[in-house]
Amino acid sequence: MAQPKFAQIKQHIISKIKSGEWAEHSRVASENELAEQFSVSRMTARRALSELTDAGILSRTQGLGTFVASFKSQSNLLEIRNIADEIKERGSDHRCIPEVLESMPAIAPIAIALGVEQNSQVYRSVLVHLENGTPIQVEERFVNPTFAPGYLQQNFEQITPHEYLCEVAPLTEARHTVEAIMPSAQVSQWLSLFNEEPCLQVIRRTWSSNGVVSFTRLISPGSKYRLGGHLTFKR
Amino acid sequence: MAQPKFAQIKQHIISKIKSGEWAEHSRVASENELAEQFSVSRMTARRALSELTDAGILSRTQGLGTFVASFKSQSNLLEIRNIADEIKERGSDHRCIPEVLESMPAIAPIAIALGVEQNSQVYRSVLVHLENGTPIQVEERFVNPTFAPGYLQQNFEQITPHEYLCEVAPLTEARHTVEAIMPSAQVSQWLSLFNEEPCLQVIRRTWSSNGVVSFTRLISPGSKYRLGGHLTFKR
DNA sequence: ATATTTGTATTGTATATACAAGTGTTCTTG
DNA sequence: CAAGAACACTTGTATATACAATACAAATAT
Repeated sequence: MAQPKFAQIKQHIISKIKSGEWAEHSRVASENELAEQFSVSRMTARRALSELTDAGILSRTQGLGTFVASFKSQSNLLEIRNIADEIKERGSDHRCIPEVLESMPAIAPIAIALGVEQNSQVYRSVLVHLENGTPIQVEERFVNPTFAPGYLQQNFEQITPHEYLCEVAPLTEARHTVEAIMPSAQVSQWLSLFNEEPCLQVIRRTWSSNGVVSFTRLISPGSKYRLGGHLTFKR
Repeated sequence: MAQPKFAQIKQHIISKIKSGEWAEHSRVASENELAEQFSVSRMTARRALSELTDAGILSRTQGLGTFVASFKSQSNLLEIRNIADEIKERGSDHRCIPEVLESMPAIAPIAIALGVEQNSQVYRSVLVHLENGTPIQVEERFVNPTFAPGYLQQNFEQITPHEYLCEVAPLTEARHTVEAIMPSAQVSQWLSLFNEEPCLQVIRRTWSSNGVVSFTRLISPGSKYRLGGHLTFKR
């Protein structure tokens, strides 16, 4: 069997939807009907329908039937990737310069974000990521020392902070925010920006089961970096 | 039965992982072991494992076993939402002002993005979205007339362009790019920005089965809009 | 010693069956 | 006529079973 039966049925349904033959909200054959059409058991037909439902392509209601889900409900997702992976995948050279590695008292917004007491000591690291020698991202990270007491002793040219934290504290959740900002003079200098230029700022908070592990700002110049699209063709 | 058996098993596994008891890449009980532990059939235990695998929490290899997936592989996804929905969900008032609604010849980059001949006629709309009277997003959209010949006759104070296009052409795919830019003078005016301010620009291309339906630029000021985070507490 | 075979544990696919539970229609009854 | 009961059809949960396919280790043959 080249393809398993349930996969063939999935393909069949997807092609009907993509071709526009089955419109949004239109009824899809029931499990029993599909089973008969394809000469399979109900459980096999059911598997095809269930997996497409999990994928958000179909929508089912007990007692009513199965329907083509509305395209609107399919959320538009954007993947936030690791800059090092992204650079390597492009076949470019990735390097990383640690600029700051220190312990400092947490000022109010940092303390709130990390869930620690104000002015308690937290770790701070600033790394600059280079693609073929050009600075492309500043990574400023504040770390809760409770979860990663050995943070300051790491060599971040060898292991990325994110990898280290994953090893030390089992991460359970991450939240992201994306915004457009003008970089501070210090950040401009790290990014070697001579003219004022808008930057994309990604803020990430990572959680372990007991609280916030780290709070990170990723800042990239708008002219050299964008999220989501792989800017393959340069102008 | 309060919760179905397969869901209870899923819960059990998730709690073990979240608590850190089961580390990354560590082995999870096999289907048969789980079946015995919970006094269920192998198929029920299997369902729990399969669904967690689909969700990216576990990873399975035939012949080898089931393992806790690495947190790293869990991609960080950001949802790009509809501005109108977002505003309404915040309990604010949403209004929309159509600024431009015209047919125009496609200049090179637009023609390429839409997959039409250069200088052929395409439709263009510019809408300004307001939250409680404050401009918060400019939506500039270029539409392939082949898929939506009646586009210019719509009243976009009643129906959003996206909703209309979904009705007219069955959308099958959408791709997004996010970047930071400085707005043009015209955009600044539409957004009522008096000072130069960086903006978040989302570029979206939507596809039907036969080609690109529309090409959209969503521009929002960095001070009033961010992606992903619900900025609940204002300063 | 090295290759081959065999065996075992595991996940993957597929079927037949049973009953529960939700939805809507039709029939019955007051 | 209207309320309720019965029914048909749907998806949801659960089980028992069979065999295929893969990975790895151990036994065996060369």
